[in-house]
Amino acid sequence: MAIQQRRERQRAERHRLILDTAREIAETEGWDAVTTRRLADRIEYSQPVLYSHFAGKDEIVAAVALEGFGELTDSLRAERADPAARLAAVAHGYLRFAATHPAVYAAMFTMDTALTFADAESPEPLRAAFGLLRDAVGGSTGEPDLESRTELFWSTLHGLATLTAANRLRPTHAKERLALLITQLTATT
Amino acid sequence: MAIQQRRERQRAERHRLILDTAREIAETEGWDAVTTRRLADRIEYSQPVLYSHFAGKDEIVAAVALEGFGELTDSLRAERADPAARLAAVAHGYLRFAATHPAVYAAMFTMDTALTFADAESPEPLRAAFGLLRDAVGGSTGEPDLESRTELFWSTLHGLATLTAANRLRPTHAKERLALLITQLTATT
DNA sequence: CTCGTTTGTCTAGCGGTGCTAGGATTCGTG
DNA sequence: CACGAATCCTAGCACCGCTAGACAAACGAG
Repeated sequence: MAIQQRRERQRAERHRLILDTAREIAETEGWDAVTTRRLADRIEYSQPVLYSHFAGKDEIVAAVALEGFGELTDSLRAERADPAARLAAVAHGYLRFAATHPAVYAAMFTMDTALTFADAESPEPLRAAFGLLRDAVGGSTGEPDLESRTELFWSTLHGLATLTAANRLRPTHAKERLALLITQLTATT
Repeated sequence: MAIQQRRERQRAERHRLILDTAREIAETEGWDAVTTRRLADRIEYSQPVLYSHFAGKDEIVAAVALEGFGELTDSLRAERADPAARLAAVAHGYLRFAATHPAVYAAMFTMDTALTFADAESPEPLRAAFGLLRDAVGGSTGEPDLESRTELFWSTLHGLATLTAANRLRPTHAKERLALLITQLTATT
C-alpha cells in the first residue's frame, strides 16, 4: 500500500526535477541548449525516462510555460487605490516578470508550443492573468471596449517585453516609455 | 572576359533563387520546414552549394529578414496631410505587412538571427523603417520624448503583430484595437 | 525462501538536422 | 586535343527528438 504511495511521490519529485532542470538550462543557456540528452544527463537518468513523464519535448516546454502563467499572475497583483498607479504597477510587474525570466516568458508567448489558446480552452492561469490586466485597464478607463482596450494594453506590454529582450530598445529609457504609456492610457476617456 | 561576367550573373541568379525558395518554403510550411536538404533539393543543387553563398542557415534567414526590412519600409510610406490619418495609415501598413508575410516578419523580429541591432550597426533599411515611424509619431504629437514615443508605438505594433500571428487576439476586433490605438496617441499632447 | 510476474530503466538504434572534407567532373584555355 | 582550374557532388561527422527491445529490480503468491 504505502509502497505505491512512495513510488508516486518519487515520481512526482522526478517530474519536478525535470521541469526545474529544463527551466534552469533554458534560463542560463537558452532553449536551444535544452536537448533531451542534456536534460536526461543533468537529472541523472536516461532519455526514455523523460518520455514516461511527458509525451515529448514540446510538452516539457509547455509545462514550464504553464507554470509561468501562474507566476505571471502573481507578478500582476497590485492593490492600489489610484487607477493610474495601479495600471503602472501592473505594467511594471508584467515587464519585470518578462525581464527576470526571459526563457519562461519566451516559452509562454514566443515559442508557439502545443498549448491551445483563445479558442475553446486557454489555460486557466492565463485567463487569470488576462483578467488582472482587464481589471487594471477597466479601473482607469471606462467600460466601453474594455476587452479591446485590454488586448491593446497587453499587446503593448508584450511588444515592450520582447523588443527589450531582443535588445532593440534603448535600455536606458525603459522608465520613460512606461511613463508615456500610462499617460496615454489615462488621458483617454 | 565575358565568360566571367556570365558566371557571376548566374551565381547572382542562384543567390536569388536560394533566397526566394527559402522564403517560399518558410511562408508556406514554416521556417522549421526550411532545412538545408530540402532547400538544396528545391533549387536542384546539393547542400554544399548553399554554403558557397552563405556561411550557414542563419545567414540565409538573416538575408531574407534584411530584404524584409526594405519591404516593410515600402509598406510604411503614407503621405497624408492629417497627422492622425497618417498615423493610422502607418500602423495599418505595418500590421498588414506582418499579416501578409508572417514568416518574413518572424525572421526579422522574433527569430533572433545573427543580425546585429541597436548597437553599432543596425541594418540601414531598419533605420529607414524606424524613421518613418518616428515621422508619423512626430507629426501627431509634439517634439519631446519623440524617440521614446516612437519606441512605444513600435512596441505596440509589434505586440499586435505577434499576438495576432499567434492567434491570441480576437481576429474580429482588429480594427477596433487599431482605432483605440490612434485615439490614445492623438489624445495625448 | 523461492519462484513468476510485473514494473521500471537503460542500451542501442532510427531517421532527421546543420555542416564539411575530399574526390569527381565539368569547363575554359593554350 | 590536352592540360589546369574552377565547380560541384558524394559521403560522412556529430548532434537532434524519439522508440523498440533487452535487461534488472522489486513485488506478491505459494
